[in-house]
Amino acid sequence: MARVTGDGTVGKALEVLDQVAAFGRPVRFSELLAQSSFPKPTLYRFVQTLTSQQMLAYDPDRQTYSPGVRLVRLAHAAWDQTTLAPVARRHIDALSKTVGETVHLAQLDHAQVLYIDKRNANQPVEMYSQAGKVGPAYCTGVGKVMLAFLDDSSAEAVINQQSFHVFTENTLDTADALRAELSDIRENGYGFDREEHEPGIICVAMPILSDTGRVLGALSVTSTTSRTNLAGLEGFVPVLQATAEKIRRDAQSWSFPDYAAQETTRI
Amino acid sequence: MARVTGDGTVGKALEVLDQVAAFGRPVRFSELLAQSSFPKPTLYRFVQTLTSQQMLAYDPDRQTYSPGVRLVRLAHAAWDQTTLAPVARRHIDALSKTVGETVHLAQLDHAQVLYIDKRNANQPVEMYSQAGKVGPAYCTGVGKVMLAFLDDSSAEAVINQQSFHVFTENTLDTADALRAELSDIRENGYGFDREEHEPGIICVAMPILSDTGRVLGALSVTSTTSRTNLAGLEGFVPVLQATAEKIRRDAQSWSFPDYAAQETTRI
DNA sequence: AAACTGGTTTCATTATTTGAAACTTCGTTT
DNA sequence: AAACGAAGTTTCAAATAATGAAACCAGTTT
Repeated sequence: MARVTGDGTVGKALEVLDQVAAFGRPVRFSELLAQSSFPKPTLYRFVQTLTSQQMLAYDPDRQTYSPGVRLVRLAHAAWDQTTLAPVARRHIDALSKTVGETVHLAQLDHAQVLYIDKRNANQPVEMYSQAGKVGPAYCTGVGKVMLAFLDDSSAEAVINQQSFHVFTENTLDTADALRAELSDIRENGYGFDREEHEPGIICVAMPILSDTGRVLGALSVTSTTSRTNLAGLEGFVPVLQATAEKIRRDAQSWSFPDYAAQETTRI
Repeated sequence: MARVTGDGTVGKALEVLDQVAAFGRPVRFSELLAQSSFPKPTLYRFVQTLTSQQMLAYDPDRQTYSPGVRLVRLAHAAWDQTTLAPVARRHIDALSKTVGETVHLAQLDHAQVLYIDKRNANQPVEMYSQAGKVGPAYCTGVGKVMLAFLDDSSAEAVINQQSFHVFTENTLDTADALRAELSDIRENGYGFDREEHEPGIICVAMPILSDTGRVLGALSVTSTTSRTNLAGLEGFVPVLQATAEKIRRDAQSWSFPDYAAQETTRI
């Protein structure tokens, strides 16, 4: 629970922001205070500052705080510039059509998996409600393949931040078990989720690596044990591999346009 | 260009973050420095801090910074908790189906219009690439109706921050012209965009107000002069009104669930 | 009316931020 | 190969901002 914040005042303020976001609903000052490590006036000022900065929104009717709209604007820039989503989009569309199963695109954020995009085989794409969600790294397919191809020191840092909560009887629940699994994944080049996070849910996952070997993200095809099994999913490895390769190539050649400040234009 | 930051160290750091986002592409430290008001080491430390906090992402290959993935996660929470989007969703779907034209849902962010959601009549919904975009408040339908129903002091504050760039020959280019327009809108209860931002593009916009009269956001139906005219758009006022009313009601009764911390779950 | 709860302000102390200058790379020029 | 210069990084004393115990205020409850 205790987070090693660091990074001075800014880090502390962002910790407060995270805390508000983690509540998942508008939250009162006193609720925040109850689980905050900061004394009352300090927390108060952070909340004031963040609100004045539109990083938090204050509802005077209910006297509650929630994450602010400025984040939505900033995230637009992040999603569009920093994530693989815009590059990967059409490839994921194609992959999803080919395999007919749920496809995820994920990246690492801190020590967690951040889902960047998703295709639901049969239902139409839903919005934001998926992109932006986070999940554990040690018991998801995408999480494990990304860890496996991280450089050693980064990998260790991330492993040490995992909480190893046991979700199912297959969940890897120690750092050593995870390290062994990562080593296997490194050899194969891809990995599975063997109902480690949710019973009945399995997936194959493939890392997306840059030319220089840096982990850019990961792809996965998810299904259920009632529809298929690990061997069945393994059949998707070639197409997954091809898709990851296409994304890698596009990400590489993605030379960013040279125009300066964009005008605000009608969307 | 000069921004009244205030709010101490945190405000300054966020100003840097905005600056990076505004570039619209990965940016080098020196580029940032060139247009920054901060001296080199100060800017350097902010960038370091923000990067370490994953609010910025550093690409070591290209030596560039861009908005970080943590923003995507935070924005997910913001979009889901603070904006009207989740509440308005089904109503917007219905509206879009009824009118067969492009529908926008927007809120105010600082002195700008932030587009929260969008329906494109014929094409399927695209993602983030729309939600999160910003536009000017003084020459868009949604912007003007929101300003019109703001309390006087807030409205003045926002008006004074408008840049009054002339986009078309119809653009309202002075604060007084805008004030007069806002007064008209207040009387009618809704407003138009008369090709004020882009030639050929017109819209009707309707504010979404809370019980207590606070501005929650705005809705608009957009079309082109080749397909219809202002009188034609005015025909959508009843259905727009009804939709705004439904959203208002749902937003009001939206009593947030009482569960505490959400587990991270598979999406 | 007294006690309480939740939120806000004060102010002396403490710790952090600040930025001119100096330094280190590293790629380019003489 | 030495000198240069541009881009990025570190130092350190002075200036500034953050801190939090305590006090305060405004509604509510006892």
